[in-house]
Amino acid sequence: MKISAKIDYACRAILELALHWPVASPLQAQKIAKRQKIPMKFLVHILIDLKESGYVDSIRGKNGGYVLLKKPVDVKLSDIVRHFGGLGFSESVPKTKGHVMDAMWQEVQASVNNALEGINFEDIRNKHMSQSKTVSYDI
Amino acid sequence: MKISAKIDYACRAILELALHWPVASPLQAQKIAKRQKIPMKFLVHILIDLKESGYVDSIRGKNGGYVLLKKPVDVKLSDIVRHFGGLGFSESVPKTKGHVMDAMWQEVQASVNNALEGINFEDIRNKHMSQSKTVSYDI
DNA sequence: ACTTACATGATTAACTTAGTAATGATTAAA
DNA sequence: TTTAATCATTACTAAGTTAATCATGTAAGT
Repeated sequence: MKISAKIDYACRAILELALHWPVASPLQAQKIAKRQKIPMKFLVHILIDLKESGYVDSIRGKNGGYVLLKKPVDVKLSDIVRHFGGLGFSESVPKTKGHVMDAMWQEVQASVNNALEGINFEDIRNKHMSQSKTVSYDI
Repeated sequence: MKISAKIDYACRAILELALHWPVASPLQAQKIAKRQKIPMKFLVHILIDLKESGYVDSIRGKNGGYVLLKKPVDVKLSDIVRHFGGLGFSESVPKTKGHVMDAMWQEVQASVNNALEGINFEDIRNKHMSQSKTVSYDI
């Protein structure tokens, strides 16, 4: 039971787009992949998922790439996690609705949601910038 | 990403033992399985795991079974979850230590831990008893 | 046209999960 | 002292999930 690579990669991709924001030019998947060390072929699928979520848009063709549609402060960790299927605490074992344990898992779930709601990508970007000295963009 | 059946079953087994507590006689795996609708063969493994955790002990032979070693109030949800490998938020993608996202997942992890610490099996037992009218024991 | 870049669906190897099966060991009771 | 109940241990397995890769298609700028 851990955060899936997919969710983690998705967040890193959003972070990368947030670092690039609000520059007018799109950021290519290739660059995101390289900077965040995400397998390129895998990233493509993730970016399409993110596009579906509405937080990201893509521009095809030469000079194409991806852009963040919202302000980083308006993208919460919970948004991304939820779009990738969430963390599903309350699901536990099927066919046992009403079991007291389900209520307990829901309590835990609620606190997770709360934590995820409280973190947005401006926070993440700021934290990232304060801890890494070597961010250089050649756009 | 959901609570595994194993963790959920483990908690239900503990709950069952907590409902039986502090009766002197042990409770048989068979009864736990039936009452909590846990596959018997699977439960056996779970009970052995729980024994390792030190919260439960077993008595072999005829009239054997399992007993809760601690007061329900002293068994926290976090204890059981941790013993079964935890929820592992902070693990995400390997070989990327120091990435800002790891710090974020750790924050989430902390809030989960906090929630799990705050729930003990006396609470769970009480909640269970208040919502189910039909608990009958024939010991 | 040609190149660059995103889009989409199929496929796959490795791993995890949720069990089952078979057999052994221990103890109480008849 | 045999028998039956009960826990212990190891091995196995089917199904599902994950983390990718591959092949091919579509769009757009030059």
